[in-house]
Amino acid sequence: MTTAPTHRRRARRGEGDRLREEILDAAERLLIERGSEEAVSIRAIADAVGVTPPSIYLHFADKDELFVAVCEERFDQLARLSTEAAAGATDPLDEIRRRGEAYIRFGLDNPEQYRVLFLGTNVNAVTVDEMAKWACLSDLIDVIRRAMHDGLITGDDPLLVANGLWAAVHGLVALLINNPQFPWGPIDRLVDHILTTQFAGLAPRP
Amino acid sequence: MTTAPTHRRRARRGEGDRLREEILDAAERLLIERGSEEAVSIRAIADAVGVTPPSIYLHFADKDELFVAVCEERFDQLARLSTEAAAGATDPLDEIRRRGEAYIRFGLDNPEQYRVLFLGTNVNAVTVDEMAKWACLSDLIDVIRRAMHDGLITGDDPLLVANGLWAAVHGLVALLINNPQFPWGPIDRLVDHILTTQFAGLAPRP
DNA sequence: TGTACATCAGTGAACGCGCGTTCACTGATGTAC
DNA sequence: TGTACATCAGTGAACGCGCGTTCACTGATGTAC
Repeated sequence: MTTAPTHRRRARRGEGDRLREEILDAAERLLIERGSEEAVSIRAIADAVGVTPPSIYLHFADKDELFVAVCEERFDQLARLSTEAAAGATDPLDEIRRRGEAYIRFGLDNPEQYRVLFLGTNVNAVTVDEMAKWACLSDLIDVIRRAMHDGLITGDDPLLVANGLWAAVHGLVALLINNPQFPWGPIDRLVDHILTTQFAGLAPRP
Repeated sequence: MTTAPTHRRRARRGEGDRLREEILDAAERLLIERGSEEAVSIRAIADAVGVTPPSIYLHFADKDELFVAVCEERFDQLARLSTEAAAGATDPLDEIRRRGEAYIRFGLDNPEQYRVLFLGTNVNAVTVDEMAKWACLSDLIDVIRRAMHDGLITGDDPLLVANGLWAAVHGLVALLINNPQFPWGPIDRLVDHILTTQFAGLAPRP
């Protein structure tokens, strides 16, 4: 039940990267279909691209390297979305909410990639630093610090608050992804409830 | 590098369940060691118990059934812990906090089992109803309803609040389990921050 | 413009491996007399 | 108490499979003259 082998016309001299891109696309598509890295074989990827398995090794040292590349593309996208969302913000709290919403949307729009990025055993040698960068954690900490400075958020430990926010949005995405059949009610309402509760809980007591 | 095959003395007539228990224990131990169901083979389990692979099939129809049994034992434990935690509560808010703490503690004490129960693709045919039961969701909804009735929590939708709480504690456990090397700071402080923020956010505005 | 040659993207066949599962069996344990 | 027999927990060998990866190769593309 794999995709019919495509056209496949041998790449010209300079076009070595074309197959590389096709392999990455196919790997990601199969990952979504099958739900786990182990369930996607080199052979299946080669098949989907319309090429023989050894060709994969012309572009990636091994299977691990291939999936690291797949993840990196998605991590970059997440970072981009968060930054874009922040751009239109009117104040620190608004920026935090926008980043949170963008994060949740990314997860719900790319459930299988999210699973690989944040729910798997990170066998894939994605380092802590890379992950923090991709989740835009330092940007988040910055804006929380500003919000604290402006008296919009209580406390004096931006990292603690950032971790709490991350836990909340990550938990929501993780639950929704893994249990879509659960009676969650309208997703938008749940997203709003979670972020609103966070902000209310972080606001200075009058 | 598997555990040395043990003693193994053939079970007496009535003792058929002895091997069954040993298999479940070994399966769980290997699951913790290896980090995923796929990485634990029937052969490895048999080896750890000191028995040949076909013996497994005397007690379980197939590999799936075996791991469902492993999960069920842990799910039961989680339900028990939550109920026990609730027993000493002085008021609804206290009960919610105790249940939340028990849930987080369970996750951190049993990270690999938690991963299998709540972070895997539930191929294992654990139904929504079973999972809700095991997470003590209906008990949680009940106590939230009481808290609302007593004016301790705002809003009129206990399920919405329960889902938000679940997302927060699940997110924390999931992040801590998957990224233990991350600079989380003292765990207790983080747990307290997350629950306190939730309660502050859910409290009626004065 | 035409031919001989170099390059290198992609192939075909095979490797060794570990897997879940089946199946005919063995032999210690327990029972009937 | 002693013997013949039934039971059934556990075995040994094998099945077919799909996997990641290697390796010597082919033949279309591009280049030098």
